[in-house]
Amino acid sequence: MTQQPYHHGKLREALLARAMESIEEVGVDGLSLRQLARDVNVSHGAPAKHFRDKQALIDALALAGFELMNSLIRNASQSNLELRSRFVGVGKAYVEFAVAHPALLTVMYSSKHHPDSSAELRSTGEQGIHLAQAMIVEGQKAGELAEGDPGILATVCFVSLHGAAVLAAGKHLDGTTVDDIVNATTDTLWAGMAAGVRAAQFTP
Amino acid sequence: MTQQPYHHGKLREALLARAMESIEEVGVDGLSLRQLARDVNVSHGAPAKHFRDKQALIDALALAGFELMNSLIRNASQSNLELRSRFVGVGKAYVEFAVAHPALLTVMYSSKHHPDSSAELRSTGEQGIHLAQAMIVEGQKAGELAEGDPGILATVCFVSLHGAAVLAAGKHLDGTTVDDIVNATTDTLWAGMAAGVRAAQFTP
DNA sequence: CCTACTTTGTTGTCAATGACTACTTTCATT
DNA sequence: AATGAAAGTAGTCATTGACAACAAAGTAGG
Repeated sequence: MTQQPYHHGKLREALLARAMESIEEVGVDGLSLRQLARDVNVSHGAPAKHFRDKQALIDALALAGFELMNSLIRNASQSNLELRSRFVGVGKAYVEFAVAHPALLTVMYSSKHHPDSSAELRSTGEQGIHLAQAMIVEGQKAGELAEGDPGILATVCFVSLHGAAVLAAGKHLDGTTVDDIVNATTDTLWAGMAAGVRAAQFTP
Repeated sequence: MTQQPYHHGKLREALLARAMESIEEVGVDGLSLRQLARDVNVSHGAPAKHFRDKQALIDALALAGFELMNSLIRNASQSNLELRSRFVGVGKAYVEFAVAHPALLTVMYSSKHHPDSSAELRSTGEQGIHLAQAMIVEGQKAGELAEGDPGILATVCFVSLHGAAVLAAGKHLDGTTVDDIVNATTDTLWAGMAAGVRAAQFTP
């Protein structure tokens, strides 16, 4: 037996890595600082030196999730396909990420993060919308999409795909495959943006 | 001081009612069986007679949430307005419910319910899609919407509005008002369904 | 009325957890 | 080497969910 060194050295990283695995097995509620400490062979008080409290660890987890997700959808948006296919591809990347890391997605959008981390979290989370907006502007310039506020349209696309992601991750879409849903959703959105919108306000 | 009767009489109802308030104040994690018991002036072991464990109470809460939500969107769908306005109205009812009861919405779709309650929960939760599907069929018959599998289209609408509901409830849509988002989303979806979809499959 | 039986609620207990404090070991910098 | 900050350890506390043993109240059937 070699003796454990007094200093772990990379405790913060180790805790985050283990937490990212653990969360998909036992859920956020099942996460326990003490259990994480045991998992990495460290005393139960050690995590406090790196994460003020449990929420701080969860916040760090959420940020890591957004960064992973952003890199995935960025890749999808930079393929050589035509615009519309790239649009579908980004949607697919988003939903596939959600299905692969359902608990992480929940944490990312959990909206009970510490005020401090909220700002960084929010700006990182908004990169997806900006990417969608850029694609919509591109489509409008090419005449492929009708005119319309690209900011709102991007939000509509994000909102819709987020719904697909959340429901697919939560296994609430039994009847149809993930692919079918993303195809149908992006098709409908694209058709709607191509046709342009004659707003019919709703006045109760 | 009148003495508390030994039997509360309506403990189950009282616990659920208090939990429904409490959850919006402190979140699901903040819910405590013991605190709920204190709130209704009952011993800390009493809730166990009505809810086997904490999750059982949460399951009951979720079911109540779906029933409330269903009644709201059903009302919206039965107005005297033309079809398209009713469609917008249903979407608005859904999202407004989500904004009014954000924590409850989270619980409803939390996907960690006891297996027993899952069946009833699922069927109650699916009523919204059926309602959307009926409206889409009506629109297709009237020639207002293009042909297309109403089941998939209904799912697309549900998914999209669910995304709006979730994000609005979590205050992740700062830039725009809830009304704007719902209008833009329903407008885009309707336009897409009216124009019909020429599917462009995505092949990576 | 009265005696069994079931439901509901009470009390006490247990292990686990998050947070806190005081202490010790390691490391970097001078 | 000396020293002070950073990282880890050990002990403690209140709270929680779950469970078990018991008491009280309602509900039959005779």
